[in-house]
Amino acid sequence: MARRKKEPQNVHRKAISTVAEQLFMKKGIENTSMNDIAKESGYSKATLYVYFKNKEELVGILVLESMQKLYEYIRMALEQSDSTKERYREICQALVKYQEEYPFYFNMVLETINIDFESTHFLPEEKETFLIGEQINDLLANFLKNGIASGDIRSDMDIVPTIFSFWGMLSGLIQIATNKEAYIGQRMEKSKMEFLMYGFDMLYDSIANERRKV
Amino acid sequence: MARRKKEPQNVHRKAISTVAEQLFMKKGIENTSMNDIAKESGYSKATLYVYFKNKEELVGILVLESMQKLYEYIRMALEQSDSTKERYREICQALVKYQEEYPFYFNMVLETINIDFESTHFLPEEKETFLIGEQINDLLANFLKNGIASGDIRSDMDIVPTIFSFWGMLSGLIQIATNKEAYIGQRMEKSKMEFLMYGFDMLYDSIANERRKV
Amino acid sequence: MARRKKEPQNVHRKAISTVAEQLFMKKGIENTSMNDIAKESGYSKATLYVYFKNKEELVGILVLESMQKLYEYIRMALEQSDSTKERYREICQALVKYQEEYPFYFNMVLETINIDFESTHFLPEEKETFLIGEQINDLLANFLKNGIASGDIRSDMDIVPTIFSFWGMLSGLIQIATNKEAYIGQRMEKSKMEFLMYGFDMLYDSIANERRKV
Amino acid sequence: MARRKKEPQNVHRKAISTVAEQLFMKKGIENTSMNDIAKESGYSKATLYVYFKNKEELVGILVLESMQKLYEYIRMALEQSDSTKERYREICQALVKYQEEYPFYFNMVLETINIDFESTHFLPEEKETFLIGEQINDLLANFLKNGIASGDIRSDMDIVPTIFSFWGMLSGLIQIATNKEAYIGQRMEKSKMEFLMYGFDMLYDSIANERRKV
DNA sequence: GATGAATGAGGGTTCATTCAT
DNA sequence: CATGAATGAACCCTCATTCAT
Repeated sequence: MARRKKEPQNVHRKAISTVAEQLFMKKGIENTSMNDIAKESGYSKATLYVYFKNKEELVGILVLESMQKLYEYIRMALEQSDSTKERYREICQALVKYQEEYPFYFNMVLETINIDFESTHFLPEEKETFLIGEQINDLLANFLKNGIASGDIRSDMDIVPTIFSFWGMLSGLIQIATNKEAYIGQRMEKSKMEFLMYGFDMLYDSIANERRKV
Repeated sequence: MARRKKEPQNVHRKAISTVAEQLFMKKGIENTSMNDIAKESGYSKATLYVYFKNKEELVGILVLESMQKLYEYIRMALEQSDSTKERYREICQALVKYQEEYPFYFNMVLETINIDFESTHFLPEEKETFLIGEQINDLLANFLKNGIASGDIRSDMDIVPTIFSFWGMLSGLIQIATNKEAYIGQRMEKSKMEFLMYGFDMLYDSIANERRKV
Repeated sequence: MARRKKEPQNVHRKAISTVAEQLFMKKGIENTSMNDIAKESGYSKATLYVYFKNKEELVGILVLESMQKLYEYIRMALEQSDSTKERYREICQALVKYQEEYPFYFNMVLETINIDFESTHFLPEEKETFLIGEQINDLLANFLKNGIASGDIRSDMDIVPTIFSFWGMLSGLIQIATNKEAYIGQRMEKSKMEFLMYGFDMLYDSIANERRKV
Repeated sequence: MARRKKEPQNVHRKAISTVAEQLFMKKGIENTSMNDIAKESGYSKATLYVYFKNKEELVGILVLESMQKLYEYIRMALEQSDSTKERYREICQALVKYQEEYPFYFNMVLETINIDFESTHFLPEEKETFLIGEQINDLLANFLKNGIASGDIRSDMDIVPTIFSFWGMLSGLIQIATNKEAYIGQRMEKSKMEFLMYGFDMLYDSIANERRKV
């Protein structure tokens, strides 16, 4: 490899993380080695470590970036409409879009990242990731509160547990829809999207004041 | 008599898989090496490969066994009561119990195992696993049908998509409850179980004919 | 490399450690990589780890073996004669022989190996090495006691500090003689051995009851 | 005036070597990377190589400096008193002080640096280091000669071999005292310093005309 | 003169797997 | 049938050093 032109740090970081992103997507995080990333990006392995402290940091930053995107997606989703139901659907779409773009982080967000409140041992990115998560929660909390205020959503909902339940349920739904897409197509003659819409609506019924007409 | 000769085979397979099970539980699948299993089981590493084609097969069989247990748990859950709501709750408890006993397979069942209907490349255990999965689906289908018949569950539910939605949502809920237990305790002053009950009930509302009194 | 014949464990351990020994000798411990040892011994790198837990263990065992040899050398030295002065000289010769055979461990024995009495973190070989060290000390203690009893050695010597002083001084002397051999030859027209004899005798005078005749 | 331009050179060299010094002290030479030195000194890694050919040269210069300090220590030690025994003790103290201040070079001085009179391949610093070494030897030679002249030291001592023996023995003694401090404390209930005094006095007896009273 | 950028070479270690016996 | 012995391929990471600017 010829020596590279003087370009800002960020250019290289971006170049590397983009490649890593793609490889993680294609083969999974665990199955992507720093070697792979080096080869694919055209940098030497050692250079990777110039721009990222270690693999963990590289992953951490990618997760953070994905969360920031997710925040944007959800924020924009909420601006799309004033109808509670519409906004709910937009949120769901945002999640679907997010999981399609960042399949691996989607899992991580729910599985791995655990802010250990006792420990002070988290990386800066982990802290930021956590903060973005909180902001997303705030977005959803506002959505629920507005829905309740407008009479669309049941007033007996407990905001925080509801948000967490949503997180878990929606992501679980999207996960199954993605992983079992073929099976779903066969067994119920529904596209992934159709199945998801069914599930999303079903979940909405659990919080809506007014039931769908049957 | 001729069959007797084959019996030791199974004895050894069982012995090995039991040890593997325990190790997977304790340290995770990825972090358990064939070496570990060999040492702990008292067999030589090479012998492991006499009884199992490779690590994948070993894992596959364990997943299958776990699915069989899950089938049993759900079957028993349904016998526990005649009330639809009660039976629903028992099913949820069965899932919780399953995830506590087999945390690693719980994820795999939803994520990894993908019956590829086009491919002919699946292992026998994968096929069996798939079949057990179908039987579990049948159990749930019956539960739904009975609920509809008794008027407890909305008659406009589409059985198969509903089952799949349940699978996804319930497992997503349990996953988040497990992974974020500490955070949940802090943020909403609920135990894992209390949070789960909240979520389970919330989901039930989406299929119940009669809403909970608010 | 063709697969090897079935030979007892010890044969392989010996084969590997012998090669390691030679390489450590030639290039120093730090500058000898497991790769080097693998290549030179004809085993694969992975095989090294079948026979030794890690590099540290390999080194530890080599040090232990060298100490055992040193013990033998000193034990035999003491049997060589009844004269205190003769025995002293034989001990010195034993040390010289040892340092010629195991130059690197010679340093380690004095520098690195530190039994930390507080910690319980030492390898079995470290403990054994320590015990052999104690036995060597016992040998030397007896030598001193006998010398005092026979009136050859000053009765006001404090046994343990004297032994340690000897260890330090003799090894320091041998070290300088070895490292500066060329310089010594130039500057004082003495061979390494002649210089050592001079130093050994000088030290003996510090403990002898009777001074050398001048 | 022309010379002024060269001054900054030395300023930078000093700045870098000072930092290196501290790091070597804290973590050892091998465990201090050029990166560490760059970061700590505020210079870029590449700049280090502007001022020093390589790590070896950097180390070499530090060794030289330490030798210069040692020379000073010994020179001052000799001015401290007129009594031979007193002066001997002061020299010993100087060595102890030196090893405490430059533990890593202490070993190197005796082990590594080998002036190869055949080869012409030594660095300028190595030559200088060698010359300083000679000056130290001269200091010690004078000390011995004065001692002999005053009748305190045996007249049959061969100056040069004695000096070298001293070097080896004293450094070996200090080394063992340092490395085995804990063990010495346990085994003989002496502090490092007490043990050293015992050893120093013992060695003095080998050259003194008059024995200590027993 | 100073450095940002880059890297080749290598470090120790682990693992699933194979095969002759 | 059971296994001792062996390994290729990878893993993440570090380091002293170089060179165009």
